[in-house]
Amino acid sequence: MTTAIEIRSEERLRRSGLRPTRQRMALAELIFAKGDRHLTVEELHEEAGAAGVPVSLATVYNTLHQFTEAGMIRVLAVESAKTYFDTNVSDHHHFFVEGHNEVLDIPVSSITIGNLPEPPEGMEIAHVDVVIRLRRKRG
Amino acid sequence: MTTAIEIRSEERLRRSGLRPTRQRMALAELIFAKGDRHLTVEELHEEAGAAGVPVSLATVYNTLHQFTEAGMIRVLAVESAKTYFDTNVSDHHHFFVEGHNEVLDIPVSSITIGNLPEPPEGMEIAHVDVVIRLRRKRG
DNA sequence: CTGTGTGCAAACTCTTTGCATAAGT
DNA sequence: ACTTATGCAAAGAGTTTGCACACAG
Repeated sequence: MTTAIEIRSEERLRRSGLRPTRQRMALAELIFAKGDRHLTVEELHEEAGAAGVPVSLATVYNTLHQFTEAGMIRVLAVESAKTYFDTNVSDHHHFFVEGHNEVLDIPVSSITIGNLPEPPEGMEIAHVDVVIRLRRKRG
Repeated sequence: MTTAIEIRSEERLRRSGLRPTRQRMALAELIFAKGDRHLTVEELHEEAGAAGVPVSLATVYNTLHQFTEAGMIRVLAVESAKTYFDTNVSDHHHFFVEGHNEVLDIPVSSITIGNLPEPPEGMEIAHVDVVIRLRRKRG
């Protein structure tokens, strides 16, 4: 059977010029089926395996980068060890829970940034990232 | 001869409970002599060698982490490959030049952030990081 | 002297790459 | 058929660690 989600994934991939292979389809579905997510390569690799679609780590890396180039997902710079991918490409910001290494979305409307500085000569702003680092309240 | 800067470094280290060893003194001086800086382990390692104080990479890592724990410097999360250390611990934000991998300070006064969201239950805000990613203007 | 700090090399983690095989069009 | 993707294993970058030797107090 071919589900509606599979069709959407296939189109999404084709539009980005990517062949809808078994692996890319599976990864796209895992990524987009559950709404906005923040995931690492390792997590997605495990999810794929658990979902019965064994995919090599290299393919997960390749695929996530291709998706990133295609603008389907974004790379998050929150912690310097692992790379986090964000399935929400729209303008929004993040909480990062230190220790836990957990990323949470901040509703777009919440934050307002004022007095953005002028970029240096010849440069333009590509993106503004706000990361609010959280720690457990001591009590 | 013992310079004023060396004395300041020595006191700074002692205050943080770190023995003012040859290596730590040298690194502290390289780090703090030139005002606010953003550096990688590799850069500092090279500078130390060039300054005639050969220090092992491991020691640079150890030392920068000790300095970080002591609150003398901060870790910047801008790009997910290397770790950047910021010698400016005060509240301020950054430009990050994509491709170039260059970090620039944004004058403190410039940015105002409004409507900071409430942190989730039991959490408190440790720090707010704003990174403005820049790209070369196409013209 | 006694305890820390340092240097080296090996280990580790995350990520990328090269190349033969498999799959898509 | 022709082209692109995948998987594996090996290589690469950045970082950490264990242990013998050196240095600071």
